[in-house]
Amino acid sequence: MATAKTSVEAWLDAGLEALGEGGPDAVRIETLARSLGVTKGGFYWHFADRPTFVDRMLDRWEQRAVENVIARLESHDAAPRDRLRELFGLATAFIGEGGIRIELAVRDWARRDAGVAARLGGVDERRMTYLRTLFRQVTDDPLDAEARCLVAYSLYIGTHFVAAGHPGRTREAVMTRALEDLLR
Amino acid sequence: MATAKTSVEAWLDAGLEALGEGGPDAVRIETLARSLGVTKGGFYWHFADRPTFVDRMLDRWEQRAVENVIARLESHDAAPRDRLRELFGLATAFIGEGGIRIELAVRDWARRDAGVAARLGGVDERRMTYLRTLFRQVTDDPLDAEARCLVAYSLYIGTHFVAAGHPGRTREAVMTRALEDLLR
Amino acid sequence: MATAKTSVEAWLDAGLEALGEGGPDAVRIETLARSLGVTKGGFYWHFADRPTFVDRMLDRWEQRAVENVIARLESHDAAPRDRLRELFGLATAFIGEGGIRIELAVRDWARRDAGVAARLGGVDERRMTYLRTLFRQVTDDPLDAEARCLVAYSLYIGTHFVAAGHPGRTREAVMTRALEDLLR
Amino acid sequence: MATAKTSVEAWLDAGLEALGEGGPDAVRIETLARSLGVTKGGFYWHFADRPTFVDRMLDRWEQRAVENVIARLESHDAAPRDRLRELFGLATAFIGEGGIRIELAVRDWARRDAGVAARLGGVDERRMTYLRTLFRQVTDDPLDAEARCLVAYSLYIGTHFVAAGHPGRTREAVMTRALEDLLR
DNA sequence: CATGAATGAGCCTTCATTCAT
DNA sequence: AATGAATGAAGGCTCATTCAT
Repeated sequence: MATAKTSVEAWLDAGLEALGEGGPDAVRIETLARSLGVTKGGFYWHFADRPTFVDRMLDRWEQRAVENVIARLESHDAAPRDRLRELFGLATAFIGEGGIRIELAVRDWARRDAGVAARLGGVDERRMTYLRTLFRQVTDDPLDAEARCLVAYSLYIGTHFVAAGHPGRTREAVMTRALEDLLR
Repeated sequence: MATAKTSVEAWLDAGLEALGEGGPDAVRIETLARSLGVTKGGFYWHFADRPTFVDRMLDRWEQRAVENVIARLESHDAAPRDRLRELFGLATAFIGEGGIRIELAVRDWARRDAGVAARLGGVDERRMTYLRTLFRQVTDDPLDAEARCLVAYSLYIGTHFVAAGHPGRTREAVMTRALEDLLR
Repeated sequence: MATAKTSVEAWLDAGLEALGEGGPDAVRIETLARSLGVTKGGFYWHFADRPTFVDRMLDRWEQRAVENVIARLESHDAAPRDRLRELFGLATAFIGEGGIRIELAVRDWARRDAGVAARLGGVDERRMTYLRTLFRQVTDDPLDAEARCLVAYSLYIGTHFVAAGHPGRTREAVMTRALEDLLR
Repeated sequence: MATAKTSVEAWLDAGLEALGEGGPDAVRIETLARSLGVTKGGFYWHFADRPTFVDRMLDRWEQRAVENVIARLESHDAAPRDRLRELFGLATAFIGEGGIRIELAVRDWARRDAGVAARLGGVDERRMTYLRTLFRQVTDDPLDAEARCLVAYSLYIGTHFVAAGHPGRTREAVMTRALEDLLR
């Protein structure tokens, strides 16, 4: 049905996959080539060099990271609290699909690479702006709204970095409760 | 006054430093040797190989990660809310000193290495247990307590991975407000 | 007015240009293609492979290297000394135009490639024969004539490989004096 | 007898040998390693990278190119013409040993690399200065002396780049005659 | 005639590891 | 306890060459 992915896109997606799997250093041209069933030489037909490739990879990630969710949410009317619930649901689903692996790798990478940090900044700024709009409709106190934004976003990310368990409960159950509190 | 660090410990600390600075792949024997002013050959007198070294490095990290905070807090009496405030303060100070860099690197690493994940699990489990004890004194609802634990911990970690800004406010201010909410 | 260079000739000239600029190893198909504004794939329509191309390139150089000067000189009558003066002038002009760059590259190349050496031999033989005819009219001693030929030719070439300066004088002035001596 | 060449010097000499044999592009680390019976990895223990190596190689060449001849000539008294004859003899001997191959490669290289050109300039300047001193004692006319210097030096170099033969004579015989003329 | 795409050999370089001293 | 020297595997990149279109 869909047109076959062009070679360029196949390389980029393989690169993002490797990034999610093993971090920036795992984005190795030879490895990607093997996973695509081609030889590494062909890489240089599409990309000048590895830095250029990595840049395009991040372009692609950035683009996808923003497009998705917001557009889908705004396609219909809803009360702020319902929209937030829906947003939490979409985020959870995204996580479930494993789609967040790449994002987490990008976030860790951003801590040591200014270029990546700038890109991530763009993405987070846009997402946070949207989140802020919603929470401002839930509380009149702007600082309160901001704090809830930070908690929501921190939970979305932090849950993947917290290794502790919750005796007698699942992480999902605890998360749900924490998110509900944000709609108080 | 302090005893000179033994050579082994110097290697391990250099390794942890490198880990914090550039992630697991930056823990390169040659680089560490240079930073210690010795040649890499000596490395193999102390450690069998890189995996062994990395293991001991994580031993050391694990040990330090638990010892510190809890002991200091329990050394005096305080009301639960005050203790939590103190804990938040200590965590913030730890962050300020840049001490969290290594921990963040370990957390990212744990996402792809089961051995590291197990270690991190131990650390988080102990910290979370302590945190849970405190929050149980603040609220009667066990799920509520658990949710607050997760939020607190997620904020502690997540704040380093969230790249968005807060117009007209500092991250600290927003964090403070979010933490205060946890003591409601 | 001039007929457009055929594609083959364009490739060959680009090759010679690259040879003059960077030596035999600089004759890279991809580079030539870029300089012609086409892709390297087209190269193989015209030439079987690089060795073949290089061969044709040298054919072209050889042909041009002989044709030029002698024909122009012989087109009118002149006394031997005047003809030699004219020859020196033409050579100097050729040098000035930068035309000798390719020839120098060929000469260095000939030191390590027998095929190139053979071609250069042909060119030098023909030029030397002509030079000999002229010097034989200037001196009765055949060895003297031969020696002057060698000096003249060595100056023509050597001046490009001698990196020393001449305090208070230009290379041209010194060359002029040396050439005059040959007409003694 | 002589101390074994250190590894560093062995690499450098192998590099110079390769340079003489095939030009700068033939100075390939893997090739050198093979010719030394070691693996290429060891190269990087001694040299930071290829550019650095090439630089040291040229240092070594430069040093040797100057030291040799002049010192030997000045070690005893002689009339200027005799000294020049001796110099020509030494140069011819040097050529005979094949020692000039490297120098010719350096000269061609200097035409396209400013750094190499600077080094060669130093060498030629020192040699030419010495040659000038000698010729000044043979002729009173400074321009004449300079012209003879240029002819002598051009013959020394040019003879290797001239591919023509001398019917019924050897190149040596013709050279001898040309050099004798310089002592007129 | 030429392009787009890919192959494969070969180069420079890095790095964990080994070993004699 | 450590150095100097080397190995070998692997990774980034270039380039001649091939081939379908």
